[in-house]
Amino acid sequence: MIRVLLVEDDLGLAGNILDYLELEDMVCDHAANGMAALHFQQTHRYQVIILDINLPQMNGLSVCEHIRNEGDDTPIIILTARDKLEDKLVGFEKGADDYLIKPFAMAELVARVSALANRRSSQVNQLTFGNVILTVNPEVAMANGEAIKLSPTTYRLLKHLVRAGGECVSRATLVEAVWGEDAPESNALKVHIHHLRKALTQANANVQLLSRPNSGFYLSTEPAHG
Amino acid sequence: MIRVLLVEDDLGLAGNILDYLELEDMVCDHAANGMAALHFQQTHRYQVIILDINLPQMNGLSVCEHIRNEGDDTPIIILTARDKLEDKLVGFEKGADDYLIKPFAMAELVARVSALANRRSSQVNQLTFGNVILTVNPEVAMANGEAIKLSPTTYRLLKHLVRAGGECVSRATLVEAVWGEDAPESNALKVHIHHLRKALTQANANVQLLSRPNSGFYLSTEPAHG
DNA sequence: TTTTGCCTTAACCCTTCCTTAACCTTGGCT
DNA sequence: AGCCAAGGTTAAGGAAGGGTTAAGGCAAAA
Repeated sequence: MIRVLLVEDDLGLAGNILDYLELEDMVCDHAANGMAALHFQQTHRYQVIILDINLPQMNGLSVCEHIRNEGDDTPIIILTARDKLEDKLVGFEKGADDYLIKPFAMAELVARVSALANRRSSQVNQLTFGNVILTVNPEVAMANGEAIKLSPTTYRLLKHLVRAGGECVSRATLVEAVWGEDAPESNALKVHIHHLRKALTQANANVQLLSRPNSGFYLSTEPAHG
Repeated sequence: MIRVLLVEDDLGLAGNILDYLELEDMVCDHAANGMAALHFQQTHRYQVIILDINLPQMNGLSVCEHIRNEGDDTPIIILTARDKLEDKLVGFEKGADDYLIKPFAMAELVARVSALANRRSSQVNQLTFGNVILTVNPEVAMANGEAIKLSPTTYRLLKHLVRAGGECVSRATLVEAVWGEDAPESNALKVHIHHLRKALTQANANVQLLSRPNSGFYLSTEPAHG
């Protein structure tokens, strides 16, 4: 059984889709606008989100961006009438996984939903790396079942490093991820990295925060030692 | 950097796609038929496979099926001229992740490849030679499971030598690969080669860095010694 | 108001990395 | 033998990057 969140303001179309998906043994929630969508997404877990771009008030792309910014990487299918290439590119950039142009065949939507849902069976509200577990809501981190004492900033740092899954993240992207537009001008990042390292070792995490010259930072699981 | 396998028998189109993907810092292998594709897939790891349906002898869908039957779940993008819905459904059924109709915009192909590749960062991107394993992100090297301590420059050197796969690489090419436009004027290359050799033996790699006079450098696996 | 925690700064240290240049080894050629 | 070219080795110096620490300010909690 696949759980789906449909975000679509056209009630007629929405009903149509819901009927069809339910025929396929999918369980759907329906949000008619962006705020409702975010509320659903924050309180439930879905395997796939179907997201219309043209929404009243809050644009579908913004919704997509919000979801990704919260560390949620549930597969998202963008749904729209526009077939301009740029829109697609922007969609993918914001973290969408697939794109469907209206009008589309219901069978194709179903096929794409299944494809994305089966790809990852367990989407969770938590990220893990080594013995470190982050929950997104509330923003807490644990290692060995014990809480890791993190400030909001260091939590954000860790979250983005964990999301990178061991890949190297450049200083610039880290700064962007933590502070957004207005980053501090000092070596604040260094300092927070330092705090984070301290917190990790203090909590006996088997995760190391390493640096690569001119390249950035990455996480690596520590080899077990005697 | 994203590693891609392109399976396409139309050499003109293939060249086109390869050029485009390489512009985007993607590294591509190219197979012109199903058997070659399976061979590549069995001996390398890719983050995305782009698969044409119309192939001589072995159908693209069969290739897709084979790959899935081997337990490999690398994301697959199906590429075809037919836009009949049924074909799409069969494709998804066989385990494809995405579908693109010819003719398509290159930018869209790139976007979809990125979307699929970024979804699963767990697929590490690695090159090997002898018992040496290079991961591209983060930029580290290992031999016998132990890390080889490399500076950024020596890593780049090793990467290009490994990429050459035992073929001789001229000094000029190496310099170009490591420094690009503005190379140092001294014998810096020599020195880095020396460092690299030292690092390799120190890590017990069974790989030798040899030189061919007036020609360049190449890697060779060391014969086991008593 | 006091206190506490968190963030930013900035100064400083330390290590790593790169280049440079000088010198050594090898092998071929005269 | 002696010379020369090509490759190999070594060490020094300096620049850059990363790491550490402590002080001060701000805002929320007590």
